[in-house]
Amino acid sequence: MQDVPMRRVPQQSRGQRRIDLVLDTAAELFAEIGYEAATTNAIADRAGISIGSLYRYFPDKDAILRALANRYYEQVHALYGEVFTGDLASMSLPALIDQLLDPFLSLYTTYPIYCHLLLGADVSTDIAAASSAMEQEVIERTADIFRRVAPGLGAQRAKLVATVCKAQVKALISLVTSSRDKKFQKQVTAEVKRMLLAYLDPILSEGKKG
Amino acid sequence: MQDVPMRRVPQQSRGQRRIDLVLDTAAELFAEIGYEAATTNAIADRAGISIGSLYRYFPDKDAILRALANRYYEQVHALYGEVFTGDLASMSLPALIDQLLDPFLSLYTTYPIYCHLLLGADVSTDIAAASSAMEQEVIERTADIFRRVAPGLGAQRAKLVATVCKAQVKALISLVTSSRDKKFQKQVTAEVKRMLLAYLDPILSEGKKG
Amino acid sequence: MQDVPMRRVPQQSRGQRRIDLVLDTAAELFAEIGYEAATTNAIADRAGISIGSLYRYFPDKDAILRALANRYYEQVHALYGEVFTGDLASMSLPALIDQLLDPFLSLYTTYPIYCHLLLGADVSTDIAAASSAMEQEVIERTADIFRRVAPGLGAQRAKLVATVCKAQVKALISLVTSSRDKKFQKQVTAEVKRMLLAYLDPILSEGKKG
Amino acid sequence: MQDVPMRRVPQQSRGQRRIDLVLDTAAELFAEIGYEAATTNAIADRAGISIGSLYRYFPDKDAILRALANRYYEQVHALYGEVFTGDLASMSLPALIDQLLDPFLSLYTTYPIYCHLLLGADVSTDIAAASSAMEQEVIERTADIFRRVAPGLGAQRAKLVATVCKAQVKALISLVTSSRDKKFQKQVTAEVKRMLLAYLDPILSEGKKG
DNA sequence: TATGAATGAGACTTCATTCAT
DNA sequence: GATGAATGAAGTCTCATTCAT
Repeated sequence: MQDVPMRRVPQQSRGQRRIDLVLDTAAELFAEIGYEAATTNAIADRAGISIGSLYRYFPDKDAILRALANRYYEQVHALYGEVFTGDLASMSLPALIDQLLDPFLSLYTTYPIYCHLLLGADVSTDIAAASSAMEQEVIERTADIFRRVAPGLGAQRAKLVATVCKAQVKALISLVTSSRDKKFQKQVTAEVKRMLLAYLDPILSEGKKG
Repeated sequence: MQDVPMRRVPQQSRGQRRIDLVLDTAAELFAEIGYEAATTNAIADRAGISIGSLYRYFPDKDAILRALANRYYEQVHALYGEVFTGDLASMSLPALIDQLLDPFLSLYTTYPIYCHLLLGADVSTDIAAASSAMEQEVIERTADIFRRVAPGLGAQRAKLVATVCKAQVKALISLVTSSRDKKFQKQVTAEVKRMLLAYLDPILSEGKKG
Repeated sequence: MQDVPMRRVPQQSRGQRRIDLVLDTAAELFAEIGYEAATTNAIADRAGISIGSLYRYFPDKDAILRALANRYYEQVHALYGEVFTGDLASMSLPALIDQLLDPFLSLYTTYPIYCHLLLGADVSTDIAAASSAMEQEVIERTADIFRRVAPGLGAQRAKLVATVCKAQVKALISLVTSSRDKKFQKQVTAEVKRMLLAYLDPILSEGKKG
Repeated sequence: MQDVPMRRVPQQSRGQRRIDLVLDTAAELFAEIGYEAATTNAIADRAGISIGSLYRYFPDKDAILRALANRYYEQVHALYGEVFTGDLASMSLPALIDQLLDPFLSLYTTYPIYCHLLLGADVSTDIAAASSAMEQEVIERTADIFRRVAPGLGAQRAKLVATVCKAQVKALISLVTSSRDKKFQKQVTAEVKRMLLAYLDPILSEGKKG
C-alpha cells in the first residue's frame, strides 16, 4: 500500500502508546496500593493488555518503576527548561518561590506515585538509586538558580541551601498529597512558601550584594 | 519467713529481652532493605532465634511493625515529658528550637526504622493508621508548646504552624539519616534550625504580644 | 463464509481437562491418605502439574473438596434422573431395591472419596454442610419413591424410613469399599439387600393398601 | 511415715489420673473440632497440664488416639462381659437386640469420639488398624452370640450376618449422634431395631431348628 | 518430675516471569 | 507480535516435639 504524502500527525507508535498506557496504569496502582502490592498481572489487567505484552516492553517489574522515574525525570527537566529561562535577577523572591514550587506541586498532584519515588518509599534498591539521581539533579538545578539570583553565594553554600529547600518541598508534597481537603492544601502551601521566603530572603539578599 | 537479702529481680524477663531483640533486629533490617523485603525468616535468622520463637512473640509480621511503632510512640511521649517541663516563655527561640529538634534527631538516629513509620512508607494499612496517630499527637503537642510560648496564637493557626514545622523536621530527619557524613548532618541541621527560626520568629513574636 | 465440514468442537477445553485431572488425582489421594494428609503439593505432583497451576483453578485446598462434592452431587442427580423414571408401582420390591442400590454402589466404587464426603469425615465445615445438603436430597428423593410405591405411607414416616435406609446404604458402602475381596463384597451386598427387603416389605405393603 | 492400715480406697495413681484427664479432654476436643484441628498444645491447655507433661505420658499425638481406642476396646469388652452372660437361648429376639444395641448407644453418646474411631474418620493409618481390630472383635463376639442363640448357624454365615448387623449399628450411631433432637433419636433407634428384627428373625429361627 | 520456651520441618499460598500457541 | 496458561522459588505461618531449667 502506497503512503499518501500527508502531514504526519505527531503520533506515537503503537509500542510507545502501550508503554505509556502501562506506565499510567502502574502509576495509578502504585499510588493506590503501593509498589509491592501491585502485581504485574494486576497492572496488565487494568491496562487491558496481556501479561506477556507487558513483559515485551519491560524486562521486569522494577523496570516499570524505573521508567516511571525516568518519565518524571524528563518532566522535571522540561519544567526547568520552560520556567527558568527569564531574567531571574529582576524577579521578586516571592515570585521566584512561586515559580519554583507551583509546577512541582501540580506535577505531584497529577502523578502521586512520584511521591513514592521522591520520598524514597519502601521500594527496591535500584529505584532508590534512580530516585536519588533525580534528587541530585533537582538540587543542582536549584542551586544554579540561587546563584544566578545571588551570584555572591558560594557554590557549596548554594547547594546546601538548595538541599534544605528541596527537603522542605518534599515535606510539603507529602503533606499536600496526604489530604483531600483543598483548603488545607492551600493553607499548607502558603505556609511553606512563607517559611521559604523567611529563610531565603536574608541568604539571597546577602548574595546579591556579594 | 526471712527474705533472702536483695534477691535481684531479673531486670528484664527472658521473654522481654527476646521481644526487644526481635524488635531491634527488625528495625535494622527494615531500615536496610524495607519492610516488604525483610522476611520473617531473615529477621529470625539475624536475631539468632528460630522462626517459631519469633511467632511466639508476634502473631504476624505486621505485629512486629506495630510493636515498633508502639515503642516509638512511648519514646516520643517520654521525650515530651522530659523536655518541656521548664519555663518556655522565658526561653529564647533558638533554645526552644534546639529543645524541639535535638531529642527527635537522636531518637531517629538511634532507630532509623522510625523514619519509615514517620514518613508513612509503603506498609500495611494498620501501620499507616498507627503512624498517623503518632503524627497527630506530635502535632498537637507541638501546637501546645507554641501556644504556651505565644498565648496570642489562635488554636487553628498554632496547629497549622506545628504541622508545617513537623513536616520540616520530618524532611530533616530523612536528610540526616540519608547520609553517613557527620559534617553534612551538622550543616543540614544548622540550616533547618535557621529556617525554623526565620519562620517562627515573627509568628511567635506576634503571638506574645497578642 | 463456508464452514469447514464438521470442525469438531473440542470436547473439553484444556482448562476443564486439567480441572478434572486435579479432581481425580485429589479424589485418589484423599481416599488413600485422607484430606488433611494430602498436601496441595502432593496433589499437584501426582497430577503432573505445578502447584501454581493447581492454584489457578482452585482458590484454596478446600475448593478442591468442594468441587469434588459438587461433581458427586451432579452425579447423584443424574442417577435419580436415569433410574427412577419407570413404573415403580408395578416393580417388585427386590427389583426396586436393586435399582436403588446398584447405581450408588458403582458410583462409590469408582470414586471412593465420596465415602469421605458421605461419611462426614473429619473435614472442614464447608464440606460438612455441602455433604449434608446432598444427604438431605438423597433422603427426600428416596422418600418420594417410597410414597410413589406405597401412597398410603405418611410423609413423615416415609422420610424416617428413607433416612434409616440411606444410613444402611452408607454402612454398606463403607463395608464394600473397605475390602478388595470381590466375593466378600458380593456377599455383603446380598445380605444388605436381604435386610432392606425384610424391613421394607411390610412397610410398603401396608402403604399400598392404605 | 507409717501407713495406718486402712481399707484402701480404690484409687488411681497420679499418673493414671493425668492420663485419664488427657484422654477425656482429647476426646472432647476431637469430637468438637476433629482430630487434625486439635493441637497437642490445645489438649494440654484444656487439660490444665503442660505440654511437656502430656508428652511424658504419650509419645506422640497418635498415641492419644490409640489410647482412646484402647479404652473404648476395654469398655466394649466390659460390655460383652456384663451383658451376655445370661441364658441367651431363652431370650426373645427383641430383648436380645435391645441388649445388643443399648449399651453401645449409651457408650457412644457418652464418648462421641468413638464415632470417629468407629467410622474410620480421616485419621492416621495406625488408628485405622486399631479401629479395625476392635471392629473385628465386635464382629466375632456378635457372631458367637448368634451361634449361641442359633447353634445351627454356620460359622461363616454367622460372621457375615454379624458383620452386616455391626455395619447397621454403626450407621445408627452416626445417625443418632448427628442430631440433638431426642425424639428423632428415639424414632431412628426404634426403626433400626425393627430392621434388625425383620432381618434376624428368619435367620436365627432357621438356626435354632438346625 | 513438671514446665513451657524453643525449635524447625513443612503446609498453604502468591506472584514475577517464561514460552508454546 | 500478542496471549495467558504454566511455572516454581520463596514467603508467611503452624504445630508436633524437645530439652534446659
